[in-house]
Parts: sequence; structure tokens; C-alpha cells
Amino acid sequence: MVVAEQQANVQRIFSEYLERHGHRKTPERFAILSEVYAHDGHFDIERLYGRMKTKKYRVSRATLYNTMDLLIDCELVRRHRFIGTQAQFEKAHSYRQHDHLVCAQCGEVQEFCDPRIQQIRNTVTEVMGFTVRYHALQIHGVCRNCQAKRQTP
Amino acid sequence: MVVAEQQANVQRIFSEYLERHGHRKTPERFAILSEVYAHDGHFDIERLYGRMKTKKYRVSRATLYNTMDLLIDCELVRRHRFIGTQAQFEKAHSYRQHDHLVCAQCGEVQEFCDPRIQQIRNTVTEVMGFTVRYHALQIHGVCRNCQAKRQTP
DNA sequence: GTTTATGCAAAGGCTTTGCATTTCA
DNA sequence: TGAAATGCAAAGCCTTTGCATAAAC
Repeated sequence: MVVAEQQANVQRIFSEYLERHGHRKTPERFAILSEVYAHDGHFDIERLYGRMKTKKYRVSRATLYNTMDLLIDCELVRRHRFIGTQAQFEKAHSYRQHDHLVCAQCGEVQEFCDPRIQQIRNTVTEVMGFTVRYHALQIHGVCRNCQAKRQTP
Repeated sequence: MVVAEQQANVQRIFSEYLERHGHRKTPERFAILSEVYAHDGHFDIERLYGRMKTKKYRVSRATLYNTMDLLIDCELVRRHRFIGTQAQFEKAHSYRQHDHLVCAQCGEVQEFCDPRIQQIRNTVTEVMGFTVRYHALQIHGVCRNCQAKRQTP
């Protein structure tokens, strides 16, 4: 099963990361990673907190924030700020490179891919001497659905 | 003088925008716009508040936040969230299209341009039926300076 | 046995809100 | 004059911090 494979994979990556940095391998950390990789799409801390509370594992918000920092550092999770101040997260491993379309009307966030973004990253490295770790491209506007609604109100 | 020209230009755009939307033309609003366009680079609300306090015009933080929303709506100002929760703003008119390189080491934000981003916007419109209003591309990593420091510590 | 992580609650920082006062139209 | 904007302070929301307790190593 692909999902189980991915779980095993990221758990191993995280474990190695913790070891390499002298961090402890607590059950909370692995439970959080597991929960993060059990779902698709974006989530905020409150939602993750709720999910874990209803399930077997209850962790504090503080631990969620701390663990997110670790997961972001080892590139298993990405953090976004689409609108407002609240951070949104998503899993980042084995997930095809993508960027986001944010609809100003309905607030929905769609994903899209474009290979030219990789070319831009390469150019930035070559021309500006900038070592790229990651990028985030958000395109804001009005999605197809909301546009249809506009025309026939 | 080019600066004065630009000031006159954006004041007119803002004035027309306010009229078109039935908003009032208060001196605070024009003073804020003027202050925003008197400087280059990014700024946060606190800095703008400080600048205006030391100068002739003192406005409340609430009015600054409200006016930023208006200026963003008429595309005279852009809002960014580079790191953390605090919003950064910059003027947007007559300013060549650009994106940002964010250094994780020193926190500096550089600008860069790449015409391929416009092609990506066009493709998104054609293929996904998404009407683009604006975009934001942030590339995170380590800038040239910090990399040099790393090598010779 | 140390040292690090967790959990809780309190503090913090940025932003928004409510309401009295002022000001534009 | 009437509706909208301002200013101030309080409230809100998300996030971080401090400290006692628990648990890795």
C-alpha cells in the first residue's frame, strides 16, 4: 500500500533527522508526523489539534508548534500564509512540486504545476548567487467557478 | 521631478478610486499615501506609524490599517508576509514587476525580475480559467553574502 | 541521573473591533 | 444634517514563552 510506504518513509527520514541533530525521539513527534501524513490538503494548528484530540493521541498546542518547526526544518512539511495571519501547513515529501491559486471570492486554494518555476530557480542561483532552499508562488484572483457565478447572479 | 510626478499620479488614482467607491477623501488618507510613496523598500505598520508621528501628520494605527486595505484594493500598495506574522507593505504603482528572495540567514529581502513569471500567469488563465489579479513569488534560501560568511567563519 | 521535551496557562505581538467624537459631503 | 471616518483603548486571535512535571538517553 502506497500510503503505508510513504508513512514508513517519512518516519525514517524524521528519525534520522532527529538523531543527526541530537533531538529526542518522542512518541508525540512521531504521532504528529503520522497524523500530518494521514491527510491531504492544507490544515492549521487548530485543526490538527482537534484531529489528534479525537483520536488516540492528545498533544498540546505548544508541542504542535514546536514539532511543526522541526518538520519544516527537515522539509517534511511546508508552511504557508495565504490570507490573514494564520499559518497553513501541508505535507511536503513525495508530493509533486506545486504552487497555489488563491481565490479572493470563495477563499479556495487550488494547486497547479509549471515547470518554468524550476527554470526561474535555476536562474536565480546562477545570476544572483542565491542558494535556493524552497519557493512559494501564490497567484491571487478569481477562480473559474466564482467567475461563472458572477456572470449569472 | 520624477518623484513629484509619481506622487501626483498616485494621489489622482487614489482620489478617483475613493470617488468611484463612495469613500470619503479625508486628509489622513492622502497623507498616508504620500508617506508611503515618499520611501522605497518594505515597511510595517509600526514603522509607518513612527514616521508619520515624527512628521507633520499623526494618525492612529487603526486608520493606518484601514487605509492600507483601501490602497491594496486599488493596487497602489502590496502586502507581503515574508517571515512571521507581521505584514510588510510596499508601494506598487509604476514600480517594475518584481519578486523576492528571502535570506534565511540575515533576513534580508532582495528583489529580482523574471519574465517567465508572466508566462506562468498567462498559462494559468488559459488552462485553469483563473482570472489573475496579482501574484507573489518568494524564493527562500541563503544569499550570496551569507554564503561567503559561511565559508570563512 | 542529566538533560531535553511536554503540557498548561500566562504573556506577547500584531491586528481588529467598539464606541464616542469629529469631519466630510 | 446625516453618514462615514478617526482615534483611542480594549478585545481577539494566533503564537510564543516560562515553569513544573515527565520522559528520553
